[in-house]
Amino acid sequence: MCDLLKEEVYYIVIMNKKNKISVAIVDDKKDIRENLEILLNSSANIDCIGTFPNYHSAVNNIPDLEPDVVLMDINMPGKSGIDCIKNLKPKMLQTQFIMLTMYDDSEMVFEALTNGAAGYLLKRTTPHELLDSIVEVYNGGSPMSMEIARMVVDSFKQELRKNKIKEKLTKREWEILGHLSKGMRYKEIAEQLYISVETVRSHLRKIYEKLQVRSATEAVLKYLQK
Amino acid sequence: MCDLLKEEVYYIVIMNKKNKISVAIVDDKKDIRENLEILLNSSANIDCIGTFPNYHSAVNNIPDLEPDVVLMDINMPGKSGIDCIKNLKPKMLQTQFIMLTMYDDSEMVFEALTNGAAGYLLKRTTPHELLDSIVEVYNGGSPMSMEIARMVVDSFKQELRKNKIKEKLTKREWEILGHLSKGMRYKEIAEQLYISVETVRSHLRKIYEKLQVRSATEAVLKYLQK
DNA sequence: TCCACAATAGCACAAAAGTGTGAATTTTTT
DNA sequence: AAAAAATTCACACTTTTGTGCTATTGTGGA
Repeated sequence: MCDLLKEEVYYIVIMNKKNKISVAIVDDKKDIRENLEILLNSSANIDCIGTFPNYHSAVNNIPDLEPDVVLMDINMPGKSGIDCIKNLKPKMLQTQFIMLTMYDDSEMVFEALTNGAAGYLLKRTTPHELLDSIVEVYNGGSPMSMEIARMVVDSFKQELRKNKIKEKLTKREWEILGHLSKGMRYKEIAEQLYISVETVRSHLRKIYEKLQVRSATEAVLKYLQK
Repeated sequence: MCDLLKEEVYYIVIMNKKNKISVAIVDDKKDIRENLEILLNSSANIDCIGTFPNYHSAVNNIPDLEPDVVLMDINMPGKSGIDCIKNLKPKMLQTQFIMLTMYDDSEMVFEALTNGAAGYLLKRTTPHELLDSIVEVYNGGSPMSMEIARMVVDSFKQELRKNKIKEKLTKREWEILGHLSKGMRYKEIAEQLYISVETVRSHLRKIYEKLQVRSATEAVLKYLQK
């Protein structure tokens, strides 16, 4: 028992030494790098272990550092932060990446997130929130600025809606909607599928009901996702 | 008469000396540069006057050489062939550029062509075709691999079609088609635009005629291109 | 000034689409 | 095997669309 306890205490001491979250910074602007470094090191449980101004220095050095977290600026001249994360994340699956950017450009956000970024903050984030976010991401969370979170949620809802439609419509209904979306008339669809126009109308009635629309045009628009 | 004849002969000799098509090569791979050079010089009417391995050597030297034709590899590390042509073409409007690439990436193709490339060949082009293409481009043609030509033609057709629609439809018609493409009914469009349903129908009639369609769905599909 | 054309609007008729109700048959799920 | 859902079809009725023809008014160019 005594030995066990001793060992446990020793272990905890080691952990405490290592317990600072090691962070690397990638940003092309010198003043931002320096300010971030000062900010991070001002925190008791965060250790900034390296700053890098561009793609090449980042991909060449960060893998060896094995930081817990990387703060990555998106908008860098030449190879962007997106390129960095594409290169780095596959090599360091244990490292969490937080993207920093001035703008909430949706394309960027999704590219970053699908390439393995865990967090996405706008640069107007307060220092305090940034430090919190680092801890959060280290603990498996996904810190995001409100605007970003909203975008992500919206797109998620959109995906859900799309899947729900697919889920709701039967194979045949989906097929008929597909033909309708090529500009075909009921009659033509009927001929194409070797069924009567009445049947097509039956299906369309159900489709409209499920999609909450009242015309072919509206249904087609929903089909072509929007 | 005798003098005139003499002069003419002399002139022709000069022209023959100059008549070889001068070609410069830009490619990062040494073996390709050398093979191309040998190929070009094996032709009686082509003279390879320089080869360059990268962006900097190309932009620094090619303008002074004033070649008739430049063979430009697209896929070079660092600054690409696209960057080269962006830099060079404005300085040498008389020089024709042929892009060489392994892949028929549509974005590349269009960027190259809009930046002044006259020809675009895939690297699987045979030596004979390549020599022909150099002569062709020198004579004002636009040699392209079949796949490339097809892409260009397709996108061209698409542009044409879209412009044609816009060209044909009046402002009001375009507006009404826009509303229709939101899934609105005639009645709703009429209310929205403070006109009678009959007027909307009048416009739609003309629109359908111009777009060669027979239903709202078809018109909307054309409006949403594709 | 005259003409072409855009924008407006109306009437009439036919075709197509949308809606309510019901039902037979097949397939899938439970 | 029973229940549920999907597929098929039908009839009736209303609304919306598609189309042909016509007409008035305003506007910009030949």
